[in-house]
Amino acid sequence: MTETLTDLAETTLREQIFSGRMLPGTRFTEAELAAHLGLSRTPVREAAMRLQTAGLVTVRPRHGITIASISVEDMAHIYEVLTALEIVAVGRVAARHPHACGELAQLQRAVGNMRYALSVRDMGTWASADEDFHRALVELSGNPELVTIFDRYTDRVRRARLATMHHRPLPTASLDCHAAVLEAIEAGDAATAQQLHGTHLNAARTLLTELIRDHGTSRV
Amino acid sequence: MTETLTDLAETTLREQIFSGRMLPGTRFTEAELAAHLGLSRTPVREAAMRLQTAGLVTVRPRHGITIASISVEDMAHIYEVLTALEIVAVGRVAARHPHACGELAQLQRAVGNMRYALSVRDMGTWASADEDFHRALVELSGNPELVTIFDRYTDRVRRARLATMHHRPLPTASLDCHAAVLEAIEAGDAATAQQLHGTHLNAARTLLTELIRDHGTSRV
DNA sequence: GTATACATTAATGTATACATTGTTGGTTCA
DNA sequence: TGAACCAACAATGTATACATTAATGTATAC
Repeated sequence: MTETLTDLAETTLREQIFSGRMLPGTRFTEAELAAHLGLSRTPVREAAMRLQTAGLVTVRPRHGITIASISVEDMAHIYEVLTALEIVAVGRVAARHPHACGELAQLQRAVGNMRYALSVRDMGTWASADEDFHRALVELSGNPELVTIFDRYTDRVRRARLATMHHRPLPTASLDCHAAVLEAIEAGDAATAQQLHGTHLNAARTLLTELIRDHGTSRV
Repeated sequence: MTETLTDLAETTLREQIFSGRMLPGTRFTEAELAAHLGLSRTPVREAAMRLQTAGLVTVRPRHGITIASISVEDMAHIYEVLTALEIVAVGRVAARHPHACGELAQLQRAVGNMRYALSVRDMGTWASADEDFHRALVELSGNPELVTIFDRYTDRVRRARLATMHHRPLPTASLDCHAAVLEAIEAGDAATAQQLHGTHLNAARTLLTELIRDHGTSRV
């Protein structure tokens, strides 16, 4: 189970994309990236293929590897998918009514972290706890296919979330939404949980798209 | 836009998997597949990566490339995802109420083909028209992300559908379901269309999983 | 001045040689 | 008899050389 150079290239590029060191729209040739990473073209090429299926770069023959940007329309489409999937997940989790066995610990911890982050106004911690909540929800659904798609799309919108993180109002309402969904799950009330979660996700989508529009750009 | 050898390898392997010439569970080394296709390892390796992200093969270092099989549980998980996505798509299409502009021609043609295939008991044509209907529905949603995921999962269950095609009863009820959904779309009645389509998809899932179970195997 | 055709060239596609790694089978010791 | 270690081997990971392709620029003809 050694870390292969393809893995290394993928991880490094991912990190550079998410950290903003590689801005959307930037183009590289395979050779440039290989030189940049100190590797040969082969692992870079394989990493680029992986990142393309993840939607993080675009590979066009003779046009190089382009760091993918995401438009407001893309965002709407992705949120439509994420909303549908998370609603299914929430329904499954609530219907299973996992009162006893501490299965919900991750969700409870995430809400706790969000509450703490909000109280000290630490938006980085908040964003990370928020993502944890949704991830845990999908994972608790017991459907690994849901998890796969969720991760894929979360990667694609993460940069947009981070870019707007410090321009959004304090997520007080959002905290309440998460807490309410968790409560409905604990009560085993699938319909309410689904309805609340759907409303929450639509609000999140609206907020994110407006923030991007207000920020002057239509692409992130 | 020349067909690259990687594309050729991918297409050929896909075809051999779908046609049943490469059975699930079969293992190959990269070198074996390369020899089989008359290519070097490089394009075969890239094709294998693509097919892995498509869920059609599993690549495990030192264990070769294995043609993926699909279990009854996998099928249930995939259908859960497909159902959620198609219900969103149906809702969008119906809500847009595309009465005039012949946008629904593909759906109407698909239903027509299903009716014809049923009358002459040609299950191959029926399966293909069925797939066309669902594909067109998703495409009409206007959300390209839905299409991507739909295609991905359709590929994964196609072999199971083909394997059970000749053991299922005549899809008379199924034809009615499709026609009813189309009618609700034409009427612009999103809620009814969604409800009908959801019921139809659940019936399809149940039928498929039972056929596989009855057929003796739990994997296809 | 514009359009088309051709040549140049830079980038990717492909093959292959070599390095590396994990598996498998055998052997030895407890 | 069983477990653990070692060695040989086979498969993949990686680098690199070469083939191929299409984009770009230039020249020429209209």
